[in-house]
Amino acid sequence: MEKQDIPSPVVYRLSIYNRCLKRLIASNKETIRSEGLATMANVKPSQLRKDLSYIGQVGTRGLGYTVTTLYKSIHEIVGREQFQKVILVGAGNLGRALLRYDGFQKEGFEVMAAFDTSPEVVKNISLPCPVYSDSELTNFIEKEEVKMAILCVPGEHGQHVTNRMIDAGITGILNFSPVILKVPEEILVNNVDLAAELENLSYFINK
Amino acid sequence: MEKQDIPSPVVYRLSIYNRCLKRLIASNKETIRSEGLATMANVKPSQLRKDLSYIGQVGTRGLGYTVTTLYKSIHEIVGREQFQKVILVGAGNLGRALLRYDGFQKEGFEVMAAFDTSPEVVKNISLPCPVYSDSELTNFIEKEEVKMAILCVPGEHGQHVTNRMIDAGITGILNFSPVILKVPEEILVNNVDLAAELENLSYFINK
DNA sequence: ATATGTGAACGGCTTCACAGCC
DNA sequence: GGCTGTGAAGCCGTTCACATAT
Repeated sequence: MEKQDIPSPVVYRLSIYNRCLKRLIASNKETIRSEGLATMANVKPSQLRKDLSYIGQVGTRGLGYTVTTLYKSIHEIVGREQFQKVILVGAGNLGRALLRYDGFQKEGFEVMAAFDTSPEVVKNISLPCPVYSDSELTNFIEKEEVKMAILCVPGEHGQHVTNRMIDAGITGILNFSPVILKVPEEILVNNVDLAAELENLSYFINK
Repeated sequence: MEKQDIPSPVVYRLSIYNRCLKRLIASNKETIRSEGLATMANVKPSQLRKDLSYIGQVGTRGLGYTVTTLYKSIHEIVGREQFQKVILVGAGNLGRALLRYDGFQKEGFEVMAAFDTSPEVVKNISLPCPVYSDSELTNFIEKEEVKMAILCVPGEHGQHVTNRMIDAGITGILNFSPVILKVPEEILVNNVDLAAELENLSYFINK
């Protein structure tokens, strides 16, 4: 693939633009100007246009953007043709909540399986995917050639599980564990640090 | 308070440094050099020192940092003396998982109550705080003078609930709803966009 | 001698302003 | 005329390199 070199903040906003475009499609709006879409996404019109320029010439000067065309153009870059396989590791409270979260499915991800050291605990809980024993983790990753993992284990197990996953072929991790993971530079980790997020908020509102 | 003007990325990392320092305290390490702490936090030593310079002169040249002193210095800036009141709105799967998440408590936040349009659904579920009807939301915020809220309602309700919360006195929102919230500029919103986070990851690993 | 603290250089993202196209 | 697309300018955070302190 020849995409690449779109800055990370831009990729992030492209996801947001596409969610806005979905709403426009649902309400049968056919075209939109940069000002309108920028307002929906809470960004400046100039930023929206600059962001879109990374994916090429997608609008019509003097008119604006065709909603469906723009959606497809962004989807080609940020989206995936087929569902992308994802596994979730650590089926505690947070892990189970994420399993039930429908937003991943909506955006084209298939959470194939979850793994936990105590899979029997969730035996009687209805979940949208099977929960296997942690001991099957690496076999599964290798067999299914999964590349992405959502990590929700307690902090003290984060690094060890990560090492095993990377050995098995995982190259991208969405990390909810409150630890800094050490990984080779070709492996990508996106951290969602809930406590730090609240602390950040707290700092700035207590000016 | 005279703090302020510390850049947001720095505040974010200060939270991380303090989590590392906690571990050092637990293992009875008394001093640490910028190189060591930077390694733990996965940042460059120069960045660590620059970050710490925002809170003043906290190390000893030629020696390094005293672990407990540094911890306290950061805590004075980023932490809070007492527990800070927080409410959670939307006690669905994700909301309930966050209620059970102990990381907030550990970092000095007290989730006082949750609110949901159907509080009866969670009547028989054991949770660490009471769940009230959504109709009591604004009264509670006013009476308890809560300033921070964690928002986990479905996207379509996000904006309306937000408006009501702001009217009642909320000034900071940690938003897990997949919508862009429109708020006055004195109100702070930190977004945790789970789907966008996965899409971002997916984009960069499929180079 | 050694490690911090910091002004200066650097790099990357955002914003501007206008050229280009409908 | 109107709105997009984009080079240039501006801004902000990161990295460097060395002055400073012990």
